[in-house]
Amino acid sequence: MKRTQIDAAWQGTAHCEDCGIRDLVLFADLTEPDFNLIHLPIDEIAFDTGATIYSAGGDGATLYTIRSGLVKLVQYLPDGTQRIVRLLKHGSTAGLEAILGQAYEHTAIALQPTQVCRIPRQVVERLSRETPRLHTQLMQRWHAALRQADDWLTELSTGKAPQRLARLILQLMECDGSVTLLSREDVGSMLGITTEHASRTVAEFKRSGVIVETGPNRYRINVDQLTSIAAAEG
Amino acid sequence: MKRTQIDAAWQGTAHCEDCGIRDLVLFADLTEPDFNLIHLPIDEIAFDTGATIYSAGGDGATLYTIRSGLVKLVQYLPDGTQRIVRLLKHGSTAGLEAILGQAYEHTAIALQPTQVCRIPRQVVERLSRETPRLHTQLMQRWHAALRQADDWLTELSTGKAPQRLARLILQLMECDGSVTLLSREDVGSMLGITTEHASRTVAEFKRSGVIVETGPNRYRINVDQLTSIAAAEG
DNA sequence: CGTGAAATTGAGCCTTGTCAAGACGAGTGG
DNA sequence: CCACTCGTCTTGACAAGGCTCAATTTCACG
Repeated sequence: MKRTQIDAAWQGTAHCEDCGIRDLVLFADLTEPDFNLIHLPIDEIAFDTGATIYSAGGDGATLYTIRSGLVKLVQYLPDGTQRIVRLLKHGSTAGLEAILGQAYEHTAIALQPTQVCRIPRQVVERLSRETPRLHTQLMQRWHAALRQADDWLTELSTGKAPQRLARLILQLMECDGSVTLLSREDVGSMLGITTEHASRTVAEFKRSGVIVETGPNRYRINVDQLTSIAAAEG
Repeated sequence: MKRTQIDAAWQGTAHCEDCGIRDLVLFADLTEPDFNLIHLPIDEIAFDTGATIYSAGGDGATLYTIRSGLVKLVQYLPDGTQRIVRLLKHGSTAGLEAILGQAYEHTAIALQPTQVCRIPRQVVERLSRETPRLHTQLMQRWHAALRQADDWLTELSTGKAPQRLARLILQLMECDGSVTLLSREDVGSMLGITTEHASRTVAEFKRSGVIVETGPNRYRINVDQLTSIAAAEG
């Protein structure tokens, strides 16, 4: 409830040919002439933590490439309960359903300061019509999303709370063996448990030394122990 | 454990132009000349209940269109527990990941006598290269799968067992207001609960008259009551 | 220093898992 | 035709896990 207005800022118009993370993104396979087909500006936008990138039900006019940061996709049930169905990291594409002219199915919210490229739907449509090089990338994006969805279900919604949490932490782990955990509420919403239970389970992990707090909501991980918790028993 | 060998039977080679459910399937938008690009046979195959259509890890040489019947996609965790991640009905496409040259990610098993068309990966690749009319359909297939995966998570893995079961029954409901339920084990594996608990919850529904048994594992549904259970309380 | 949101903790209750026993049904062999 | 067998479904009793509600604590921010 801070200044919820000034939470997104225009950063400039992208020059995709020179994109620093181009080999990661949707346009990875495009050749130089392909870029001439882009006739609408692709904007770079920065979002603060907590800012909404797009909302479920909003007409999908643009899709997004995450340049940096972390984004949650939230789905709401009729009764108001919410569930985080996916996390997007740098290189991921959000709002793919826009290409099909559909409304957004999720609400996308930044969990960290996040930079995105906003790609108008028409750009993708035109490229899709005129160059085959985008197809494979699009398929791979769909495939990656689907795979993540399936894994999310089997890994984070199956088994008891400690197992699920262990798997989540391993997923979030950075290469140096540490994590920045999310708010307890978000953790609960990912694992399908209550906020309180998420808090308790994290606390247990801390007490047993499986994770060690090194900063505000930041932990060093005991990978072996976590792996064995994730696998089966408590 | 009956004759597990003779559970699939070749039914003939399909003539897609004359397909009876063509407006439902992947090739819906193709025009007459497009069909000349199909240079490999598309076989029709029938599977008995319980037969495996393809297995996780198997190299994805073909994708499948479900013509009739019901198929479960099962995903296994390292520790052996399994989870049903999706159900496929007639018109659905299975094994889309084959187009990307990937191994199958799930095991597909027929839950009822099921007829499928087996489409060699090369056919889709060629059509995909030469006609744009397949693209939209492919996107829509990916999209439908992803949407189903997300809904599965929010509806069938969120809330208490009776809510989940109610939502499942409503999903399975046929137009005449009846359902053929699956084995208790499969129900449990879809809802993320044990077989016993699935059995108990179904039994409660029967006792309270929310569903009425009309045949072997077949029920007439009280839609209003089920809807209110699905929405919130018990 | 006060305020409010998030995190933690405790206690009791409800839900679900576990283990084990029995019931039912279909297929098999005598 | 009957007994036997095997798998699935059902049910019970108990234990464990997770939820609810409420009280505190912590911490960031004004």
